Amino acid sequence: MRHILVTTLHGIIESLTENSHPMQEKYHPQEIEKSAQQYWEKTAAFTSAETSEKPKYYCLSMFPYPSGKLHMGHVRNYTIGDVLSRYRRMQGYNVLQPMGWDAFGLPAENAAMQNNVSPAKWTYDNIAYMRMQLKSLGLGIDWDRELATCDPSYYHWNQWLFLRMLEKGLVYQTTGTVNWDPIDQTVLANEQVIDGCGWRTGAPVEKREIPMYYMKITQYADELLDALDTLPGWPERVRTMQANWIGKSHGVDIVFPADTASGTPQDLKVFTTRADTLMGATYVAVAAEHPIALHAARDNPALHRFIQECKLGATKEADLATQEKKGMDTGLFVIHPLSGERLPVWIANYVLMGYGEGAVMAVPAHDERDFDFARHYSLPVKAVIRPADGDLQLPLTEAYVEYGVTFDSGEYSGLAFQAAVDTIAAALQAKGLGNKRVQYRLRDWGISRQRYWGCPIPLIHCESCGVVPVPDDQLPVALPQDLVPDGSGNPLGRTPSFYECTCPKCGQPARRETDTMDTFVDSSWYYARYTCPDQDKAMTDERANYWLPVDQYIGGIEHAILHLLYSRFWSKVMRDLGLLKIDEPFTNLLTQGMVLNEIFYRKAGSGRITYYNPAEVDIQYDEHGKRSSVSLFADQQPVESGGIGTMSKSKNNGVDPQKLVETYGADTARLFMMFASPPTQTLEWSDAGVDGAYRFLKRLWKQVHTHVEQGIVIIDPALHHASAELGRLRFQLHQTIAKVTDDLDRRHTFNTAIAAIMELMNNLARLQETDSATRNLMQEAMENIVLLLSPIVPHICHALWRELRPGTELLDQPWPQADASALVQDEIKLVVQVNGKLRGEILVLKDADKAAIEQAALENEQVKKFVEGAAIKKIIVVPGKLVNIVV
RNA sequence: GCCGAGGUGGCGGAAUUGGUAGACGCACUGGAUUCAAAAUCCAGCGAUGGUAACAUCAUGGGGGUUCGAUUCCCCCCCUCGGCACCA
Repeated sequence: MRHILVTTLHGIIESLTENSHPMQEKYHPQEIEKSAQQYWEKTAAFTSAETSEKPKYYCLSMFPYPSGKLHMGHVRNYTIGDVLSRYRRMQGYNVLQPMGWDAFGLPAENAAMQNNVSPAKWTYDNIAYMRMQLKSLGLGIDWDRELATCDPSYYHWNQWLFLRMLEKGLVYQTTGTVNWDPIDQTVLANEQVIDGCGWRTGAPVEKREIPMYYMKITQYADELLDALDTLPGWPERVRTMQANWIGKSHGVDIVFPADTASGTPQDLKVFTTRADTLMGATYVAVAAEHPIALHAARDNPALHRFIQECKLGATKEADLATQEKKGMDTGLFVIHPLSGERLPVWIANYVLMGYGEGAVMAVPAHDERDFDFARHYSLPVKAVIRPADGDLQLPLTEAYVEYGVTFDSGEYSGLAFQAAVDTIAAALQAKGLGNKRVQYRLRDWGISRQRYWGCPIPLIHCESCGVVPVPDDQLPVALPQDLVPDGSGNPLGRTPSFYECTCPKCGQPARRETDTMDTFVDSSWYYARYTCPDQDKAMTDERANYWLPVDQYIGGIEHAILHLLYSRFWSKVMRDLGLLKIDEPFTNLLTQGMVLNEIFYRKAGSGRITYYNPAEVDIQYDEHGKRSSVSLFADQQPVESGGIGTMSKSKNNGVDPQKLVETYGADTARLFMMFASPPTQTLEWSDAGVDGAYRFLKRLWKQVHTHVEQGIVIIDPALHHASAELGRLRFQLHQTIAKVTDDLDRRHTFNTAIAAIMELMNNLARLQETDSATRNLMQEAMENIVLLLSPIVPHICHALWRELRPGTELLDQPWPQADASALVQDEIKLVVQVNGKLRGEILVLKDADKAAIEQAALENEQVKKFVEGAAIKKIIVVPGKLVNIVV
């Protein structure tokens, strides 16, 4: 029966192959890739619909900012996504893999200034080029769903949701601190502040308070924190980072009453997580902008100067945290709420108005920062916490910050941390001077940007009606397309055709808001819009319920906090508005490691920095292989090395993959990138190894060619057990199928999957025989190797499959399954150690008992040399692994 | 400064749950093929000693737990990512 079937199949295959061309002997990636891509496009292979019976799988890679060209980080990111998408597709899932453009942002304005073109033109030109680049990589993307956030049909719904949030009280206005360039009279992004100075003017930057709109992400702080436990598909480290960022802490609000005799105008409120140390407070410190500070400075020129000095510099937390701690005594006092002692009020530059109450109680003995400050200004240090099991060495040489037991604290002495906090909080509450409170580190999200190339905030300012929302039927508030910024503020503010409008309430002339939204708003919900990009009546529709949540999200680790937290927040807001039915947008998250490259720059006299691409830099080495000079090819003048950092537009250290794709083909680029390292690992760029990837594909092609030339084979299971050698190879083949499946599915280690296939191919290449059993195995192995590699190098596999199984298409094939019967082994190898050192190997039956294994180990000649004459203390047998003889 | 990762041959990396350190690949060296080169194929390739068999050392540094540590614990050094207006 089987014989007849096989004969018939042979007949079919002969008739199919009769008219087809013989297989090309050499691997020509350009031809193959063009033809494969045309086939995918012609058959709409990656167009996705909601109608399938199959389970859905939504695989999303973070969309790129259209900076001009792809860089290697993009290739890495999108290849990972494509490997997983194609793998799931073969597993029988209905896969959605979309792509779009995070198209608003600062670089477009900078490019516009430099080249005198509008940000719109620059952006859309970049999108066109980068789309072409992405297509040349052969990604299985459903391009029908492409979107760009700078398109009014997209940002319409940013504005619409903003208004809903305003109605719900989730948006409010208050002041926020920005970097102000006093020369250009403009707000600077943190990135535009270099060493505390404006990047274009070199002028020292000042902090300035301006009105801004905020989204109440803190209202969701508890859910955002608690729901992290419902995300087992997220890396532990990302969940930890988010939890720390939200920073929920339990503490006590404490009021230090004003010492009116000293002139203190008001009581001082602070928050502390260490109320147990309250009896050790020796002073209080307030921010430079604190009302008490301003009051004290009114008739004190020195204090006034100090406050002005504190206003200089950038708003970056890293800068503030590392700057030299400076302070000044106000001469004012407050009253310690429990001891009644008078405590001096200091202004300190390390206390920030925007955080908590803008004031802290200082306990130098038990806080490092307070300790350093107290030392510097000779303020008293009073220790009140000692280790639970001993005494504190006094005087202190550094702050003792551990939780311990209170002492020297009057009636609050002898208490452990929690008891001390509880008792002190109760005492404060009894006096009306304190309450326990939960505090978050997380701050509300300021979304106002004084910039042109972003989504307009849909508000109108009317002299008589105040702030009036733009009515829904007037959305979207469209951004003019043709403005060119000049570096001095927002051009929207100089464009009457944009800002002149009438008040929707009273009909009087009014002024449109000219601030635009943070681009993180755009990227907070794009994943939902991909499910229904053509929907012009609503933000999302029922298709979102089919596809969401995203099953696999892939993107750089640099987004671990901000983007991923904002999009979690927005999805919860959308859920609460009835737009989505999900609690969390991304079920599984793969955080890709950064692709790093060296940074080269020159700093002009003005302080302005110009970055040069590594490709433009000539590096000379001396005879010891050490760097002797680094200069620009263009002018042979030296450039500075800025270390290594992530590939980015701003540092101009990206590597364009185009040359790689043109020279070797997309498959080589993809294979090389996946083989270089596991995807989560940081990768320092080097093209060493590209040749190896190309060589491997050439070998693969040749091996299939050699096999096919001798005639293709219909696999006959009866031939599987022809010889022990073939059995071993078949064991390896099916072991490889199992390993590659696990590596792609659970481990996401594509490098080891590729290595396993290489090992298998190396062994197969040693087969010289051409008997039917060998050719049978070769057919089975080649078919499976092509299937296993196809998610990673889809073009070559598409072509090879047509040779191995004429008349069928790779894309219709299921993912291979390891044959359990091929994986059965009678004997296993064990390693024998003596005192933990490898001394020999033994072969034992699969189910040998401990005694038999011990005996075999002791009889091993190599082992005997090390055991003889010594008393055996014990023998450890680790089943399936090793034997360790301890002497 | 704070939060989170990482550090293994000349290089990228492997070792999946505490169990053979260096899989796979690059580079390099030698050989085959070639008029020659490229390409390809074969072999070698952590360090030290040794002709070799082999032995010792070795996973950023120092200490510890264990029969056994790249893996777990403590301290230190370095690199990278994030720090709320780069995206």
